[in-house]
Amino acid sequence: MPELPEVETVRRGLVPVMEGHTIRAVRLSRPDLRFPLPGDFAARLEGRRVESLSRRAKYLLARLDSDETLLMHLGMTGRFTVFAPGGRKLNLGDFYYEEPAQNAGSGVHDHVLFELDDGSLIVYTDPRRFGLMDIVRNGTPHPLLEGLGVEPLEPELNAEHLWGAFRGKRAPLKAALIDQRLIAGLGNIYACEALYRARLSPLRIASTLARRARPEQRLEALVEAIRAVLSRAIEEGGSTLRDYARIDGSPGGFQSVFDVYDREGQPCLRDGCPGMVRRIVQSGRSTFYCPRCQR
DNA sequence: CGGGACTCCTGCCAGC
DNA sequence: TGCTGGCAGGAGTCCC
Repeated sequence: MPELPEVETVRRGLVPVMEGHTIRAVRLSRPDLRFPLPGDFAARLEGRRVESLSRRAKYLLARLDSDETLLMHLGMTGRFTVFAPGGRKLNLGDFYYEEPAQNAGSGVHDHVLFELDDGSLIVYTDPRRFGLMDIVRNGTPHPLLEGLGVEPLEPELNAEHLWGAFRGKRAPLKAALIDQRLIAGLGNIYACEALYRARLSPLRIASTLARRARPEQRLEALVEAIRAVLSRAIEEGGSTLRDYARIDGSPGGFQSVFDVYDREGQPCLRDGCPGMVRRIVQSGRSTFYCPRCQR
């Protein structure tokens, strides 16, 4: 599943297809994804125009002209495929959609299909079904969005914020970074990458970076690392790992885009560091790091 | 309350 | 070649 950069890549691909268009029809292959879909899911979307498509953390938010918002999360294996009107090839920015549309939505794991007013088909496919969709009335707080922390690419993520978030935190740094209540959008891969870049051990107790009265340099370095890692990944159009691909189906970026993730047993890439990348398990998830240069 | 384990689900791949 | 166990980008829920 996509982390923030992959979700942002999907959003950018869907914007020219969805924004300003009216949803003509919605087809569901089943009544639920991770959670049950609203019983009137299709009815509340059909005939509605998509005013804008935005992102909050790893959620996509399609604002409708009905004063409601369609909320979508891709979970681990969710993806969208777009089929151009009449099977024609369509060039939308960097994205090409050229698959024949006759089979759209008929795959075993195609769960939701949106048909737009220009004939475009958008298919949501999700083998593991950890993704979710919901419709919320604008202005009504949604339980899934309410507790989310700061957007890592916005100015609200800074050393002060981390200092406050880490103060008194007994959890290891890695766990703190993927805690969506503190920073919203970092996942397993980019948390590893950011810690590597900042030379911080994933095992370090978060509060040890918030002991002094003022945020120290290492927190600045961590903020810089998070930003750099995420923005680079967005520039590259999201990373490819197993089943994730760009919205047009072409692989996003190149395989060796990671400095530590999935590099167990390989040499540390830092100049002059003789360390080897190690894999450990933290709260049930893989962490990759260099024990030599990450402290 | 904070933090970690468990859980949902399917596909894939290494190893036997 | 075929089966089995482990692992996978998320995150809500439960339990201590």
